[in-house]
Amino acid sequence: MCGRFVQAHDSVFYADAFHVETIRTDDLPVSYNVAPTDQVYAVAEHDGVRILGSFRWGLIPWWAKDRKIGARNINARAETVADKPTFREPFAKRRCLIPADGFYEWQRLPKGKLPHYIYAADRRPLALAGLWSSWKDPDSGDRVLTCSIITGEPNQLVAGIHDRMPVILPEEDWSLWLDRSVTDPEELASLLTVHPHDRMAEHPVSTLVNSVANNLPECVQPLETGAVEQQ
DNA sequence: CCAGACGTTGTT
DNA sequence: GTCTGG
DNA sequence: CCAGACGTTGTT
DNA sequence: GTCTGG
Repeated sequence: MCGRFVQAHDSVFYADAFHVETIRTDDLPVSYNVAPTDQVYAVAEHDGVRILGSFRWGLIPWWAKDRKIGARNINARAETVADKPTFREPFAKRRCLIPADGFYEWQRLPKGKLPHYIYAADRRPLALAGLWSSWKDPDSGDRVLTCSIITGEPNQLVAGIHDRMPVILPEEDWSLWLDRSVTDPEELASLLTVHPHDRMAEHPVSTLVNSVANNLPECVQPLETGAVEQQ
């Protein structure tokens, strides 16, 4: 799945990488350990214009009575996203790209869990397929923008680590994915295929990343050779 | 009809 | 709001 | 995803 | 075990 990832650049960097025309958010704190309920950058389209905004990670459907439901919706399965009540409308009408320098997956080993950092070999940000929603807090009246990351089968690189991974969209699919006039579920589902692995890389990292309190560059550093055995 | 869920992952 | 279960 | 709590009453 | 918070 995708329960932690990295957004360690500023808004201008992601705006450039995703050909965004309008930045509609302040800069967020740099994060090497983005966790559910954190504010994250995401790219969406409004009136045909590509916009970089800030969204709370964990989709809250517009009809929800309180924000707690969001924590359960950090991911949406590619296999069922078109049918589930929570995700069907966002899938048809409110898709986004969530920039990620890389993401973490935990590998289960006999002696415990070993986190891995997975990223593009050229270190450019990945485009994670996402959905967004706008929810009005009935207490404060505030509008809260939220998002979810779509997960699918792992590619060959990730398969040895975990049985799920975020769906990564190649640049040639970005426009169609963000186009709000496209609502055909079958056409959209055809984009959620396994991403090739030949231009991606991964390495084990310290269990420092396990705690959301640890937000440091060390989270993405390769584990020292030999230290793997101690994990 | 009304009531209650609406989600994913992992673990056992 | 919309679907499922009873 | 992992970590950490998991409870109530009354009093300050 | 299961839920909540981050």
